[in-house]
Amino acid sequence: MAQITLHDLAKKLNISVSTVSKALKDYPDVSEKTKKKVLALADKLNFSPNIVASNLRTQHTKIIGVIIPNIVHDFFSKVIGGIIDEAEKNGYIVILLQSNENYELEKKQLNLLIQQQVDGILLSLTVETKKFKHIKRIQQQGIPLVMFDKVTDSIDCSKVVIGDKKSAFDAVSFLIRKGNKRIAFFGGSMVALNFNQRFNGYLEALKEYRVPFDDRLVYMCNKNKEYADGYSAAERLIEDHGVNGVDAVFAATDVIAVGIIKYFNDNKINIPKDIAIFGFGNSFMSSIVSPALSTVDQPGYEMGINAVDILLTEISHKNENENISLRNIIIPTSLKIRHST
Amino acid sequence: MAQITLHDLAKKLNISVSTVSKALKDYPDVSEKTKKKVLALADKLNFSPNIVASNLRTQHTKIIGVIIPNIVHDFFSKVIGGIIDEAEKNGYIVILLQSNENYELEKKQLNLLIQQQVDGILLSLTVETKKFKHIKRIQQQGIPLVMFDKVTDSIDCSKVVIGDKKSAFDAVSFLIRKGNKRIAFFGGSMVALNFNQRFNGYLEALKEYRVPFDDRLVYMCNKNKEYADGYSAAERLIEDHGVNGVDAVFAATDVIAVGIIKYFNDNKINIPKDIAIFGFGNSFMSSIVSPALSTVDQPGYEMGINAVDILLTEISHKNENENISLRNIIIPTSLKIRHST
DNA sequence: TTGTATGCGTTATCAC
DNA sequence: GTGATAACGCATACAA
Repeated sequence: MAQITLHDLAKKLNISVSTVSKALKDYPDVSEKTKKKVLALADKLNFSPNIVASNLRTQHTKIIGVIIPNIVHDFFSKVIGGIIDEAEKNGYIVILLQSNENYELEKKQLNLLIQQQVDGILLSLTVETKKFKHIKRIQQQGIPLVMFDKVTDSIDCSKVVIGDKKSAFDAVSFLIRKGNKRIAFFGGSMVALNFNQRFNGYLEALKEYRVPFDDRLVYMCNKNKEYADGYSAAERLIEDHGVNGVDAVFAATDVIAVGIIKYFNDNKINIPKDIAIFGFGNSFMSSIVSPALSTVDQPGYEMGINAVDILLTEISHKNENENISLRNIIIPTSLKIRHST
Repeated sequence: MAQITLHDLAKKLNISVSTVSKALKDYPDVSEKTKKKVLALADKLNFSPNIVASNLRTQHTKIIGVIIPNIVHDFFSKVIGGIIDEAEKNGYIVILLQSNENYELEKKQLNLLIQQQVDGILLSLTVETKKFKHIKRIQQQGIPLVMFDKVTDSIDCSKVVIGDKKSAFDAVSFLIRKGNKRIAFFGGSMVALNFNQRFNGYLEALKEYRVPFDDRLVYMCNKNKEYADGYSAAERLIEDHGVNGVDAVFAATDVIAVGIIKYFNDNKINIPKDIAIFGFGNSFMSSIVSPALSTVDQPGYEMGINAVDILLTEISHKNENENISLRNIIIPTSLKIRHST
């Protein structure tokens, strides 16, 4: 019932607690005989060391704290999958918190992680986050921090992101080379860094190929109901320009793109003959809509793995008192060309 | 840099550690004046209590451990969302582990959670799990345990599931009342309890409406590549029976259903006129495929909330030494009727 | 090779 | 209203 402790084992074997401890940790300076004795009894009694006590003593927890805006999100759930697998592979476990895109919650949760004495933190910012004092505090405490996906220039730490700008550049370049000139951009809230970057990539591709930029081809879709917004923005697009006034749409997320597809299908606008559509994310749905969506593949699982790897090296460097060099990883993306372009 | 401790505060204020501790916890037997003094200094120095030490002392961690087969799954990610939100609302945090459908990992992870001294465990079984000694061990340790979604009769604990059987019964009944007689069942691996239940619901609906059961209308789709399997099973279905030999398909998951839709669309089989399709899950994609999929709405977020609530009451009952009464919650589902039926 | 003693930072009991 | 002191279970420097 009650947990077995080192003390219990020691008493039963008539040896000292420290010998038991050492035997269990396979220290060289304890005889094979006692080692066997201890191991056997521990096994028999189903002994589980109390990690909390160990943590207090050793001053590290082998826990990494992760804060993300939202778990119910194709991309983020992949990232989390990568994080958890990679952490476990290296003997770490993960405390997962979701900020629900709420700045105050993010702040509170960061404090929580400090209190929990996590060995390191993986953070993806809220859209709302504009102040960074709470994050600087993490760094003042000397807790290794790696930001991923939703990052900011205001904080000096390792970061892992996907190449939003280059990906968008590649996608729009592809559209242009296919002969499209009037290419609309459907973005989400401009606050989020990702969308800014994707928009910049769009602009740069236009510039590269000397396609004039027309700001009336830029449409905004609110986050959190991107699908419906994609749909209604597509409606506005056609109202504003007519089917002939647009060649293609580059959407900043797959969900927006799927909303557009839905509107076009409903209104007998042929994809890609009348208007081509390019998405972003390569989420599962992009392969099953019809026509199947050309999109940017965003390797979430790999992002998770990379973030953990960087964090773990920073943690070990900190433990060795070596100084750490910040890293800025850009996970390469690729274009998945399907039938919508 | 180094963490501030109670000791530090006490020294700076020239009072004892215990008074500081009490002041911080707003004990009644400490004067307002010292309380204020302590709080002010704690605030100024950004004091964060070391929860690990507190945990060791109080013998509880306010952590709940969660093991699921796979996070990258529409339904599970919703459940996790509910779990994390509800846990946090009650002052608990969540350690999340994924077993990747691997029995050995599940075993290892359960032990890990014991060592971490979690206050309670939420578990959803691997498909592989056929032995339950590792789970019984949790109970012997007196750790409250609630199973969700993938549960087993072999363990006596609280459970929260959705009504797989009744949902399937309702869906198939709906199809029959619409005039369909030749209704195929597309299931996943029969090992998983869910599919068994869904198949039973299918059978029972047939019986209820005196529709003869034809085992040649039952097709199996392997898990993990349900989409492709749905597609190829649909192909076999048509080969075996022709379009006229089938009225409708009830698929055990949305992904399978979407695979079927894809095959039918590719082969100009009209949905629902030629063959109707009913899915299971109400995942996001079910609303965006075309035709939009009729499906069973499976409230994952609510399942997460319920599981946490039950677990927390068991934890508090355990702490109060009251005896706990096991609960068996069946989260009600509802039919989402769209255009595929 | 084994044992003794001490401390990690907090909480809680019991004096004062 | 305040403080000294002893745990919680483990790890480790040092002594034996």
